[in-house]
Amino acid sequence: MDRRQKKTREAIFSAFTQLLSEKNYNQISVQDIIDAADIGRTTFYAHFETKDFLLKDLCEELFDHIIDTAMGMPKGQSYYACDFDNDSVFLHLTYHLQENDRNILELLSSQNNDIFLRYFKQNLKVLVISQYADKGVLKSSGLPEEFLVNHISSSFVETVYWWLSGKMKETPEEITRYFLATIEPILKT
Amino acid sequence: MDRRQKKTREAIFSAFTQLLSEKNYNQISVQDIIDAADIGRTTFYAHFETKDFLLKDLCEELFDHIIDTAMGMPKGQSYYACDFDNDSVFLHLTYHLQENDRNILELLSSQNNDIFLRYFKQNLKVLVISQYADKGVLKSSGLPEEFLVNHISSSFVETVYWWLSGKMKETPEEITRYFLATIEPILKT
DNA sequence: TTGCTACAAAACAAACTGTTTTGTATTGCT
DNA sequence: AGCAATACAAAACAGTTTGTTTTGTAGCAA
Repeated sequence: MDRRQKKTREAIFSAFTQLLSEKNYNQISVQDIIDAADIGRTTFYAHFETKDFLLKDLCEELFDHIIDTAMGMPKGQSYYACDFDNDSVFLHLTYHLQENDRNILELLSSQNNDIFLRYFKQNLKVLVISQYADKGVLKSSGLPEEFLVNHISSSFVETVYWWLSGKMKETPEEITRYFLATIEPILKT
Repeated sequence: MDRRQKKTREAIFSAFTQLLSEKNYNQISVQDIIDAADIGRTTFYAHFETKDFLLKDLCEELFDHIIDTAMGMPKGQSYYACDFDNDSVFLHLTYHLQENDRNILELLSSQNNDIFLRYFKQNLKVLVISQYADKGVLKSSGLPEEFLVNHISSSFVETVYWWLSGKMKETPEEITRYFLATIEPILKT
């Protein structure tokens, strides 16, 4: 890919992220983004059809990345000293979030975090399925599997949201423990 | 309140609800609402400062109403034949939703249901606290009370969301059972 | 170097926003 | 019944945003 393309794409993402931390998505105009990214009007529209598509692309990059690294982790690329058991993926995710990679925290705690939490949850489902589904755990509870996957993903996302809202006073270990405490009793019935 | 006021306010809410079921919040212009509600431009701005305020007011009316009726229910105004135990409030809520009072279903399953689910969750917290807090149940789990309240509210909202996404194939009783199955194991530790 | 591509600048029509002005119809009250 | 208040409509407004087009420049890769 052309260096120029990557550069402006990054400039747009960066400006957009910055703006999102300042004001509401609805109140951000394409003009604002253009000004902040310091690019030409035509250039923006050459990259993104509309503001909504920009958001979509940003989310995809963001969550594809965070989930992918989390799913790749149990194989040994861990940066942290922590025991990886079956639920380690979640612990790793919280660590990864705490790092604030790509300013994801700014987005997740922005005024419009709804959007990002939604994407987060959607991508999480794949991870949840790969964690639990093939182990037969989901079938023992007497609840529909889809429902459980949805519940587990939602619970993790909402836990993260609660963590952020409270300024992340807890450690990744604590938060992961909270989360697992809400999930494990259901699966162990 | 002036009949005319109530009438136009209702016309605006109605048009807005209709539009929300058709397209995204961001894609709805004030002009669209004005046209759909068949009112004068000045009239809209006399009622609502901006589109965002309209949304806020609509949500408040909606969820204040639904939560209030749910909280008032255990005292005997039930329209349905069902046993009310401690968790009956949730069962009643699902019944109430199924009725589709004030087209709340259209909104909760619209493209922008994020917004409404958020409001729903916020208002639910009060109800959750009144259901569980003073019974000491929340303290026995070893988890922070705020966290649990958030978790329970989230779980209910996400359950409802899952229910709607699947076209409400389950009965209110089933869905409530699903929900309680995710919550009760935590509280009974 | 040459051709291709990304970008900038400016101008454009169309639409939307929020306000103001002027005038009409309803309403609540006496 | 009649009066004053007020809710509303219509039109015009300046300002902004949107997405496109046109023209020209600079960077890139082969």
